[in-house]
Amino acid sequence: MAGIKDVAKAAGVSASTVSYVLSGKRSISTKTSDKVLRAIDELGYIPDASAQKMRGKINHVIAIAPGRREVKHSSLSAYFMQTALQAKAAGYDVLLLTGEDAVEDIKRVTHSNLADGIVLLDVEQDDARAAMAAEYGKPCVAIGYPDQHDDCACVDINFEAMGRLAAQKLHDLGHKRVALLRSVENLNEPVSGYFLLFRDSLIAAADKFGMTIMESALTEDGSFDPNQFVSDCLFGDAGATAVVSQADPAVLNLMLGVLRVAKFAIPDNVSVLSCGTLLASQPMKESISEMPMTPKELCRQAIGILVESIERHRDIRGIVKLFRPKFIDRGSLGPAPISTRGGDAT
Amino acid sequence: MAGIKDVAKAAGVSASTVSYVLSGKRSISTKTSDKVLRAIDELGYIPDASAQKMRGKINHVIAIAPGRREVKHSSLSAYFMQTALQAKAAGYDVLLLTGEDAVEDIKRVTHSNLADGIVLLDVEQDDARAAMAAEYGKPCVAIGYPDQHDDCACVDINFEAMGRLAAQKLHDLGHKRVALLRSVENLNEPVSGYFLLFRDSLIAAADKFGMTIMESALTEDGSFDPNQFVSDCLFGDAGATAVVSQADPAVLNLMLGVLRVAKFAIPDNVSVLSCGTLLASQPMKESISEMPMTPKELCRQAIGILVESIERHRDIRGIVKLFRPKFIDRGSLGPAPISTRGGDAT
DNA sequence: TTGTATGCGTTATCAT
DNA sequence: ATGATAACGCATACAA
Repeated sequence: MAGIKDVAKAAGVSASTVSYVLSGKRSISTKTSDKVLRAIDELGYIPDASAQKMRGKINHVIAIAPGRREVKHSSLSAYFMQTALQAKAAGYDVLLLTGEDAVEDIKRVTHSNLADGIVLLDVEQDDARAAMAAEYGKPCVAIGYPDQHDDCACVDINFEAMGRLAAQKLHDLGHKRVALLRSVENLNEPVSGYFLLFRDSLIAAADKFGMTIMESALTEDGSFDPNQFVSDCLFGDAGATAVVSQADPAVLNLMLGVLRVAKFAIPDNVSVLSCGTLLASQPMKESISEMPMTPKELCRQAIGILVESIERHRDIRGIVKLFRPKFIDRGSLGPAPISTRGGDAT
Repeated sequence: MAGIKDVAKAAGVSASTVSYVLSGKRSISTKTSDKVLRAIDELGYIPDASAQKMRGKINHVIAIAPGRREVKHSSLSAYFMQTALQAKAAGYDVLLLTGEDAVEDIKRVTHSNLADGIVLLDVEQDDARAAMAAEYGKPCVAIGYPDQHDDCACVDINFEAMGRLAAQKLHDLGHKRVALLRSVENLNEPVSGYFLLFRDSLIAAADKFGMTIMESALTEDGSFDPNQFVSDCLFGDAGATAVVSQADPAVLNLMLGVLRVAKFAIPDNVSVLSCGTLLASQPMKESISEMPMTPKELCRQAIGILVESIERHRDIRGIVKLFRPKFIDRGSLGPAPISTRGGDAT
């Protein structure tokens, strides 16, 4: 654990000279600089982070607060890793907050100056962490779009636009009846906001186009039955000609299996569009066009904003960045079948 | 950002009194203590972590270095979350290291005194991070069992014992021919050590018992074909009567599907034992007995050792804790079928 | 029981 | 171009 004084002694200079060699804030003779750098290298000197912070420097540490659910299920999303990677790319280390009381955790690491800024993940509409952002004393950015966001910045996909866009696309292709597929969990769990945002916007836009949105009920035990969904929403003359899926890829896959067995061809008999998902990471039974999550872009943006605030002291409170939804065409969207429906109603 | 002086002023006492109230290292009159605590509460005072560390305190920060593969795939294992949770439970925050050069990352956070200790995850046999542990200047514990471990502690399951135990169990049940199922990835990827350890030990023990271990070749493109495996290893009079799986649960599941189609009943026609897996977290086609990974226990132990070293300055270098493998009976092991094999060789 | 002074390792200010 | 020194916020030895 060599300190700056050890380096100074080894190089035969004063401590301040060593500091200046490192910071480059004043001119140093090449000779001296060489000596010092050599000593630093030999001793493996790395400045003490705490002492530096005492002198007003930042720690280059960003705290990440994932949602409780993710922590419990040990299934940290792509958002988590992307945030970490982007932070690292910006020269910051990542402090992972996993405590029961997230707000308390955040206050602790910000007030103690351990972290220079905070990223909120898995943000819900009614999010206590975002609501308390004023008390952190450090810049805070939410990946998500909570109702109370006056004191933090928000970065998210524009799910409202995504809903409109989905309706628009299907309408343009002549679809009149669309089935909406959702996972179980989304109904039981505290609403993640964007699920509802998307759904409401989809329904509203569909309404304007004169399109019908159909949803299948869950089985009584709250689980999802793909057979039920298909027979409820797709069969018969009043059956949907397109499926918009907001469901977990595994669930979507189940339904695709049922569709295949029932001899529905995609996109000839039925169009399928997956929204708010990341199908690229999973093997799907059919390639499905989607409007995906974009963790990398969102996290890059979030970290960018945060670092801007940390390093240039820019006030980012209240900033809201909503990304325009992306569309990836994988060929599962086609024009609505004219009259006779496909499928085998046995 | 109230400091200790602000609190002192608000409470009408000196700074040291505030400090002592917090540390409890000398007796304070109830009256004074009350005043101070109230002021602390009102101002939301939290001591500056850096200043504390300057005075020789620790930071209560543990750095976690996951393997590169996990970082690349944006997926963090159960070990990661368990380490984080156990650390938190021990009163430590977790610093996530995701840099390209893990050793450099670790040196940076230890030498700068940002982290008080390190946990290595996804440790390979030939692990640079473990080999360089002497240079960290802070205690280091590996979850895994690298070859070079003189300067760090190691916590792992005893995979050698697991291999012996697996052989023993099957031998006790009268099995003479055992098929070993492995995932593709394990063959191509830099060896994680325990895969080989288990396999070698299984084979050695089987040898001693006069048991035959059969492995199926991969298809030429390096992928796994469950049909191939089943027809290679299970059919015919010389077919295996038991399967030991070291494969990913998804792969195991595929093979279970093939077994079912081929009318192999478990455990009547064939016994199945999964090793080094965490089947509980995935839905399996059949319930399979296993000798599982035990992330929680391992991580608890690892954090325990690390904290012991950090707080009581115990030298933990070279410590190796190997856990005895657990066996979870889910009914997929039975006695070897006497003569006529099950299965439908069409 | 409480207050004052010192030092942790570093950087910025002042001096040379 | 370089060196000496004060200050950052806190915990502790020392004084009272």
